Amino acid sequence: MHKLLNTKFLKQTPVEHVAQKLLGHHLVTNIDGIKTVGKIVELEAYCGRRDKACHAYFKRTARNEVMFAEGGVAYVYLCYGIHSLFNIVTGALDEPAGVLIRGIEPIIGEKHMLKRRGMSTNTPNLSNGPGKISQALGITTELNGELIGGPSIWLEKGGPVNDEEVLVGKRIGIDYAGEDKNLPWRFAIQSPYVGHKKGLWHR
DNA sequence: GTTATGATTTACT
DNA sequence: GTAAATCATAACG
Repeated sequence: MHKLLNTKFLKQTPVEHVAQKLLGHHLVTNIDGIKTVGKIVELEAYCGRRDKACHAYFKRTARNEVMFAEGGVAYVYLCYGIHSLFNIVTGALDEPAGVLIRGIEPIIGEKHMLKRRGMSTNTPNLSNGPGKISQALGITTELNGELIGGPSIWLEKGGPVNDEEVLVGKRIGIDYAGEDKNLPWRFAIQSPYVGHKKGLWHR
């Protein structure tokens, strides 16, 4: 229990394989002296080389720079100016790939998550979206490039997940990616914190 | 219950 | 100038 996931795990390829294995593990943040833990229940894989949906597909920019780093660092990206999206970089150096965390289940520090989100009751609304989990866990762009396994953020080994529990779906909101938008690189496990439309998921 | 639209920062296909 | 890996809100059935 409470076994840390080593960063070698994150350097494996392909990214969609790592992504699937990350399901069920625990994401831990320790920010401002507050420790919060959430179980990863929904995520998407991005691979810059073959995936047009990835920001790093075409060109390396200051914004994407972190994604070219070695697997095991955090890539925090401000989306639409108000939402911090949290990604885990995977793969080798100069191999842009990452996993976007889309949903978690609160495990420890639920009260703090509620407070950060300005909520009083725990509903799936707490952490069923990428921007929300960042806010709930206290993740900001200041964590961009931070080593996962460092003092502020790390992963702990969670319970095993049966393959039968893993849901697969298409990614959304990336119409510009052309054919790649149909890649089944979105993974989740059954949880009230995975909502969205019916029919999207399949096993 | 669902579907449509605005907000707001960053980068450039 | 346009588009984006989103969320909250409003309107509808």
